[in-house]
Amino acid sequence: MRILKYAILGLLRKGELSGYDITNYFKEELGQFWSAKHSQIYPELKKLTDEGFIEFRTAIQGTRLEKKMYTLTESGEQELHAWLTKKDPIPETVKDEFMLKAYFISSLTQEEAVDLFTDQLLKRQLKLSDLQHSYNELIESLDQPISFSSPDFGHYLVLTKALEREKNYVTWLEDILAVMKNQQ
Amino acid sequence: MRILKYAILGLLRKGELSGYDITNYFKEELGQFWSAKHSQIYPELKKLTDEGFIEFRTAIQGTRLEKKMYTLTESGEQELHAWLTKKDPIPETVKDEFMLKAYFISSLTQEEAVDLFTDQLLKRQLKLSDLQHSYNELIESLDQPISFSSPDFGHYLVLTKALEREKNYVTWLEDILAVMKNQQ
DNA sequence: AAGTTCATGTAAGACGTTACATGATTTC
DNA sequence: GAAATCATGTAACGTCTTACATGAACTT
Repeated sequence: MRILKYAILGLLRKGELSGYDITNYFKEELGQFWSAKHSQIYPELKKLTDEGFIEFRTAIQGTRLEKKMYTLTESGEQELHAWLTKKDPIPETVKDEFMLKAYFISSLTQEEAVDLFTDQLLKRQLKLSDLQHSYNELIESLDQPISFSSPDFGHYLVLTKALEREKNYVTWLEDILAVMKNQQ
Repeated sequence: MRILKYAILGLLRKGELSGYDITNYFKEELGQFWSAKHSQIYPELKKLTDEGFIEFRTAIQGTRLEKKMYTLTESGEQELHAWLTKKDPIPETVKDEFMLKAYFISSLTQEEAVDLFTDQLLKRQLKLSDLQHSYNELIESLDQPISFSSPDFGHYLVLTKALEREKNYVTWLEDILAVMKNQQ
């Protein structure tokens, strides 16, 4: 698969970035759907350079601090485009440790289960509220209604998807808690 | 983390299973939220046995075929319960290759993007329909309305959650496709 | 008898996280 | 001057997938 490879090529599509910049992108909205640590990113940048998909120039930050600014090669652009247009099967499993626990709920008392689900609900509500805030900021920054050609369309896609995902989690948790609290 | 460890302990909570049985559970509804290949399961069973969380007896299938039937030890039950009641932070990243592509949508033409999203929509609709079918079967098999004490409550939880997840994906894809098809 | 399923294992390699390691720059 | 951030790398370890390997039992 080497999905990190494509994540890096994709991030470089708009211009040059350092490994540090790439690391930071994974801490922002993109991190909702993909991420990697710098210890994985730096070796991957080396590999992509060796393979000819990216290249770098050395820039100086301040007076002495060296950083490598990477850009896509033409071969890298082609590789990115081939991946972007490829239609993959949807994954059978999307791992979720909380849902694994939920499957084993028969090993908990009703009180323990309500406690676990209530904790999850609170955490999901908090995350939802953060995402709602980011979404509002994005919408307010637009001077036109969002459309395919908006420069922020990718940003809009990941934010709305993450938002819907969390809304859906919260609603499901609320519904299940209502069922669980019913007298048996 | 060693989540597979807990997945195995959890599956063994209701009685003895072979490694092969465990492999099959990951192909059913639980596989929506956790799975592992047999090549990962057999070594983990060995490790859990060495650690004293599970034990096995050798059973004979047919006349000669040996299989190992595993059960939880008391220590294993405690370990499972401790994990089940532990409240973890929610993960920052839930990886989704399609959403990674979505973030890079500015590198596609409108036609390519509509094509990619339409393909995803079709696949998600198909999966939704399968899940809806499994859900209907489960509901019809119940002789009482679902509740915390139903033996199938865990099954109900994973099925409803997977169903809502796919419904949510489909709705979002339809909404985005409508935006993308708008005249610029 | 052939094909599928049942059943268990190991080996190699890819992917991912935590920790180790270093040093410059900026902000308070 | 101290702390946080910028910046890049490696090492060790854990997780996960694909492939290799074998043989019994059941179904057609």
